[in-house]
Formats: sequence, C-alpha cells, structure tokens
Amino acid sequence: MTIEKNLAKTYDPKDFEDRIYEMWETSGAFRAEADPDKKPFTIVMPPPNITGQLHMGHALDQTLQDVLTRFKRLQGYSALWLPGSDHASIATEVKVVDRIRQEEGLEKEDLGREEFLKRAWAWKEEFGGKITKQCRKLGDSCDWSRERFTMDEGCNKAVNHFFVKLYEKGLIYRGNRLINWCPECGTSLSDAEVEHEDKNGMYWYFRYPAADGGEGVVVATSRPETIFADVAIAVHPEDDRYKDLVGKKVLIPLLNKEIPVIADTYPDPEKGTGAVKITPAHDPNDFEVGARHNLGTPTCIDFEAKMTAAAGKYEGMDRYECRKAWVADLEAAGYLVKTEEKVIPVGECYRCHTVVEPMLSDQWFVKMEDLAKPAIEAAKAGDLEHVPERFEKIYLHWLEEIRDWCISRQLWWGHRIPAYYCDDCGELMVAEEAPLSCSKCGSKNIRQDEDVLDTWFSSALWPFSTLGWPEETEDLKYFYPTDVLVTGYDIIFFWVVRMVFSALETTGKTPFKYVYVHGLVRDAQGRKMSKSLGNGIDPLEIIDQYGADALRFMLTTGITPGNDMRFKTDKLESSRNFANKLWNASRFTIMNLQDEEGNFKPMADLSDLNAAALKDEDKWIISRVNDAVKYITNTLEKFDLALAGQRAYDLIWNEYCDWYIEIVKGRLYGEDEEDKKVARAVLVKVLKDMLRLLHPFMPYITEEIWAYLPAGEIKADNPENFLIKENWPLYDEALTFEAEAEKIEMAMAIIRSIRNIRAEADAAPSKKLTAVILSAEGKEEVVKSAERHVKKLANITDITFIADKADVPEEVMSAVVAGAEVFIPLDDIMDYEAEYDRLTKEKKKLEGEVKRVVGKLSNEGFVSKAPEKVINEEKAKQVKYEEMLAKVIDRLAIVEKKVGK
RNA sequence: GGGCGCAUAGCUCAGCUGGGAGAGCACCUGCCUUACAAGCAGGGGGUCAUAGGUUCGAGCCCUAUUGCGCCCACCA
Repeated sequence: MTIEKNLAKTYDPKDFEDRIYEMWETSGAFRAEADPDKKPFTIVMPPPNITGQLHMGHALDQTLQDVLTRFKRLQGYSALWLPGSDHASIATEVKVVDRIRQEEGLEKEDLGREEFLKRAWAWKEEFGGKITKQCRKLGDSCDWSRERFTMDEGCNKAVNHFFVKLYEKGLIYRGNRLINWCPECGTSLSDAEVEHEDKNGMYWYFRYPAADGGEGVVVATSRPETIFADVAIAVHPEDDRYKDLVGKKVLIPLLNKEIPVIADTYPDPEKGTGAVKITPAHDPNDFEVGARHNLGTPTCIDFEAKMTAAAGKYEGMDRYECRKAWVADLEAAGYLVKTEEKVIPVGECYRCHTVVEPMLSDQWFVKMEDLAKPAIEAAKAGDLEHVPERFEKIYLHWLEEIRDWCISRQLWWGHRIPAYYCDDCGELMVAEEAPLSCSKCGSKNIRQDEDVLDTWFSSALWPFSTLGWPEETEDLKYFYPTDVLVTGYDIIFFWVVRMVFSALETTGKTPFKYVYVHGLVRDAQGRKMSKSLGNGIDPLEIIDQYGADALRFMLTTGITPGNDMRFKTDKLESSRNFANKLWNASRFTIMNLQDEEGNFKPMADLSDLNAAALKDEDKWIISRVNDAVKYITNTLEKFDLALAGQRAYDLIWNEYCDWYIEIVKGRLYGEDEEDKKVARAVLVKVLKDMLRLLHPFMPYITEEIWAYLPAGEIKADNPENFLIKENWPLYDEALTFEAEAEKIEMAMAIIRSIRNIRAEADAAPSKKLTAVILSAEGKEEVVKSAERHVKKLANITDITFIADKADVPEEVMSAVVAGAEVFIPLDDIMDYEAEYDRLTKEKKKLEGEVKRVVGKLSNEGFVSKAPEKVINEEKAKQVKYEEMLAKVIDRLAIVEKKVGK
C-alpha cells in the first residue's frame, strides 16, 4: 500500500472510514482473548432485534459501549465487546406471518409449525445480519468472531438447562391462572409487556335486583360485557348499608341468574357504591376473591376477544360491540341507574397496543419471590451499581413488587418449552433432551409442549450464555462477570432485572458490576422518534452526510447521564467542524515535519523532557495535555463521557490550535534549526497524545491521521502500529510546569488586550503597531517573556517595557491585565471616545469584583468560618482587582480630560 | 394512588463533593492572516421557575408552590 505524504486537503470521512474499519477488522484488532497477562474488560452488546433497522437509539447505545471498550483497550485491558442479535419472538413472528400472507396468501396454520419455522429461519438468514452490518458503519469495535444469536445452539442449550434447573428447584411451574392475553397477537404476555395507559372511559351503575323481589344492590362497572361471567356481588363485611344483603341472592339483570352477595374485605366502601361485581375469569382481583369463596370461573370472552355462548344472543360479538348493545338493552330494561365519565387505566399490548384481556389459561410461570430476593440484596450491597444512581430505585421497586413471571407464549418462533407430555398416561416430563419414552408408563407417545418461551427468558442469560455457560469455559472464567451493561432506561424491567436474578441463580454472581443507563434520542422538537410519527432519523444517512465520527461525538458529548437528548443538526455540524479542525491542524503539523520530498525532518529527542530545550509554550502545552489526560481518564472511569469529550475538544481546538500552533509558527518559520527540531517534536508528541485521548470518541479520523505521523512508524499494513492498539497516555505529576504556564498565560492576556484595543479602535489586524508595557512590581520577568508571542500574535513591531508610570507616552490607548498595563500609541487614529467607553466599562466591572471580594473579606462570619484556602484566594483576588481598578481609574482620569468630561 | 426527572443566554444544553455563571448554535463588528471561511479575531446577551429556609456564603443543600415530561400501579 502506498501512503500519501500528507493528509488530503479536505476532510472527507468517506475517503477513509470504510477502509479503516476493514483494516481493523481484518487485522483482528477487535479480537479479545483470555490473556492472563492482561486484565479483562467485558461488555455484552444488548442484542438488537433481527427485525429491526439500526436506529438512533442503537447508535447512541452502541457508541457509548464502543467508547468505553476502546478506552479500556487503550488502557491495556483485554477488552471484549461481544455482539449479537435477538430472535425477538413476537416481533419476528408477526413479520414472518405478514410476509407469508403477502407472498403466499397463507396463514401460518396453513403451513404448519415445521414449514413456518423454515420460513422464519430463512427470514433470519436474509435480514438478521443487516443490522450488524450497519453497526460496522458506526465503528463498533466488537469482536465479530464471537457474534451470537439468542436462538443459536449454545443459547438454546443454556435456555433448556436453565429451565430444567429452575423446574427441578420448583421455581418454574405450570398453572391455570389469570394472565395478560393479547387477542391480536394471540399469546399471553408478561406483566412487563403490558403498558398502562389512561383512557377516557365510563362507569355504568346497574341495579342487580334481589332474588326475593327486593331492591337489591347497585354496582358500578367499567366493563359491563363481563357481567355474563359474574359469580357474586361482594361487599365489605363492615359496610352497614349492605349488612342485610349478605348471604342473600341477587339477580344478574336481564339474565335473571341468581348470584350470592358475599362479604369480603376486598371492596372499598368509599369507592363506587361499595358493592362490587365479582368476575373471576376476567379480572385479577375478582379472581382472588372468587378463589377465596370457591365461586367458580365461568368465562364470557374468548381468546379472540369475542363473546362466548355465556353471552347468549351476543355470542360471537366483539367485546366492545357487545358492550354497546348490551348496555343499550340494559338501559332499555331500566337497569341502568346512572353513568359517570371517568378516566380508566387500560392495559395494552406493548407490541400492537390492543387492549389486553385478563384470561384464565394454562401457562408456565417462574416463581419470583426467591429469585428476586438476591437480586435486591445484590444492589443494596453494592455488587451492582446503577449509573446514574437514581435508577436503582426503579430497579428495586420493580423487584419488590414483582409477581410470578408468565414465560410461555402461544407462538412458534422462539425457544420451545422443554416440557413433554405422555399422551397415554398424561405424565409431564421436563428435560433438556427430548425423552424417548414416558418415564412413568413407558409409552412412546410423547408430545412436546406447543408453546415457546418469552424472548426475555433467553435474553436473561445473555451475559453468560454467550461466554459458554453452562460449560465452565475458559472464556467464562476470564471474561465473566462482565464489567458494565449499557442500556436505555426503557428496558430495565424487561432485561436488566431478569439478567441479574438469572445470573445470581446460575453463576452466583451479578452479571455485571455497573448498569450504565442512558436516555432516549428524541427529535429536534423533543418528541420520541417513532415509526408512526415518521420522525425517525436514520443514522446511516447521517453518517453518509457528516461521517461516523461526527455522529459519535455528537451523541456522546450531547448527553447527560440518564437523560434524554434531542437530535439537533447544529450540534452535529459542530462535531463535524471539530473533526475538520483536527484534520487541518494535523495537516499543518505533518506539513511542517516534512522536507520537499515528504521525508520527515530531524526532531529533538523528548525522552527526557527536562533535558530537552523546551520553550515556555512547549512546557505549557505539555502541561495542558497532562491536565487533560487526568481529567479525561477520570471522567471516563465515571462514565461521564460528555465531560471527557468536551475536554478533548477544548484541548485540541482552544489550546493546541488557537494558541500552541499560532505561537509555534514563529519558530517553525525561523532560523534556529535546533529549536525547530524541538518545536516539531513537541507538535507531534502533543498531537499523538491528543489522538489517543480522542480515539474512543472519533476512532476513524484519529486512526487515519495516526497513519501519517512519524515514529508510530506507521505502516498501514502493520497492525501493531495501529492507533487502536496504542497505549492510553498516563498522567504524570512531573509534567505540570507552573512557572512556564504563568508566562504563557500572561502573554495570552496581553495579546487578548491588544486585540481588543485594535477592534475597539478600528485598527486593522494588518496594521503594524507598537506597544508599551508597564509591569507590576515583581512581574517584570514574566511580562518580559511575553515579548516574542505578543509581537507575533498581536502584530506588534516593537515593545518597550517600562517600570515607571511616568514613562507612559501621551497619546495611547490602554488596557489593564493582571500584573501589567498595556499601552498602544495610536497617534493618527486615536479614538478617545472609544477608549473612554471601554475604560468606563472596565471600571464598572472591576468595581463589582472589588466590592464582592471586599464584602466577603469584611464579613466577620466569612473570615472566621471559611476555610483558610478560600480566604487566601479571596485576599489574592482583592489585591489583584484593586490594583487593576486603580490603574483603570488613573487612565480614565487622563482620558476624561481628553474627551472633555 | 406511588415514584422520578426537568425548569440556567434567543435556541439546545453543561455546571463534579456549596466558594469569582459556561459551551455549541444563533446574533453584532472586523478579517480570504501562507492548517482550516466547516475558518480567524473581537463583542453583546442570564433576578440560574417562584416563595421560604439552612449557611459566613446557595444555580448547587432543605421545605413548599407552579409548569412540562416520564415511569410504576390488579381498570367496581
């Protein structure tokens, strides 16, 4: 491969992003091995659904993971980011059913289970890999050689093993219970899969006349269509209004069926009429009451949400149509006492948003109480930490309130439940492998349970099933438990909670130490991105337009942990511009390293910084880098990526580009050959450190630039020299050069003040000026050291340093900085009005500062109670501001005369 | 019914354990200065939602209030 000598003129991420990704991948840079010489760092990727397209949520989620992985990899960890995808039982089945309907005009039942599954697998082969290909565009540095699928052989084995284990411990059971049923999807749902929404609804108050001809009782209901399955009316035992009715019978209106009035503590006398109709088959509370009183469980709604024969003439009607007709009939017959409009919380299927029907049905359940307890304790003991902390509350609350988990689904696509029934004797067998004959009667007529498992049952095992569990593999020993799980707050219940209790049950350890929770990416108006709104933004289009690095930087620096973010293009543009800035600064640096042939010129040896002939600005920028190293490392360790990224931005743009490069230009274009070697060496050293620091955020551009720098001895075909495998810079106390930094900061202050004077006095930047600088006592040397920089960066031809106020020339504009006073003679274009305005403004500002500081220091309470350090700082400020203020007032007196005020 | 988050510059948001209010974008002025106009230099702009409280000191801690948003909850 031939290498251009310098970077392309313009930054165009399309030129290199794909090429670099391929280079990383083929060279095995993402591969992580169980290396005993290194410490492990592990993240398992939340597996995207095979049905999905990569959306902004993935982009955020994955970029966060990639930043952490790359950071740890640079730090020398054996960093494993394990990718994969999820079979997404319901979602995929729906898609495949749709496809078969459209392409073949068939329903899944027409095909039969086996044929259907063939289609589903074909679908997976065809589209399942799409999303992982899209991940590569983002720059995800995951170990693709370990890519897994929640329904692959290993995962299936883990699922069966886990199921059998729980069954044998009595933690999985089969039961006939009320479950959440989605009539549209035709399957049961877990509690987590039901979304609650407040809807405008109605209470209907109906009279249930007494069987003996009395008035009976009035009952409120929001679901009149369930009346057909009423088995009793319940009242509170201490409710005096109904005392006489208890034990008697009332009639279901119109049906004239007798049901008893029972006493139970469930009804709340304050609510409704205090009397409640009991419909055990269609309401969870009623189910409990019914069970307590042995009332039976008649049904009036079927699995398609249609009325059963119990509804008489309404049989076959949709539940809501029936409601309308039935209420009308009741009203006509005079049973409707009143209605009341009311907001009613309704449970909906999280997939299709059909209103869920509580249905009595045979299902498999995980008994949660014993599993939840250790998961609660782990969080309380700190074995599991949520970032930000507040999400622990959500996690705990859910676990504390948890009810048994319904895990069977009436679907075909998924892990089939490893339970078998003997057709002859009805024996139930649960086993990892299908039994050949009945363990009880020996019959060969064995039939596997028809249902599949909740998708999340297999996802729950993801952190260890992907590493080989239930086998005790080397990988499992080395990489497990994982370090951090990165995910959105929206799936804490679905997934995080279940991973934790599953892991504690099987491996005895929390599956990860940290749960790093992020928010949602919303559109520019703050709305949730959704298919129905059509406001989703395709990450691939953004990458195409701005480059993956810009997108990544925007996503990772635009967030506050745990909070939602808005997707704004201005932030994206600013990220792209930042990449461009880095590109150009690098181009400048490389250009100055090379001779005409493009060979690198000699550079000073910086291995011993104290021995090297470093100038103030060299030491200053080295200090700044060192400071950034500390800050960025610390913030990344705390998962505060945004702060880390912003510090890198400041370092590169404000410190390196705006100041260091501008200062160092004079030396690069100068005569001192030895000093040029130093300048070049520092330029590269600092650039390389910056590239390392930025690499986790912007991996492509940093890797591309790296390949053009000397002494990585970058050969694009030598993977050992890739930036991705470099070392993270280390903070070094010895690299803080305070004295030199003070000098550079003085120069910067003086330069800024002169530029300000220029702007105020309309003196063009190209106009050459001279300056007179008066040093404060003790600051002479520091001020003098600014000469070279001020001349160069403020376009000053000559500077006179004075120590006596008497030497200040007559016709000047002036500015006060801490430790010095700057005077610019502007004889021909002197603008005293501007000068007057400026000084007045400056005076006001300083007066404010002085007032505040003096106020503080004259406050008895402050002086006696504030820490000494703070007091000393305030005292120093007082001296500084008073000195500056005095100077400004002096100047102002002179200028006032000039303008005649 | 329970819980949580947010309210800071025109916009989007930072602001770590309380100690001189910041960034990006937008805006105004001047610059094609030999890395970069996706740029450079300079500048304007904030009673940190409201009211109390704690403290020598509050954007930050406590209480209450208002507004917006989110989550949980077995829906008579």
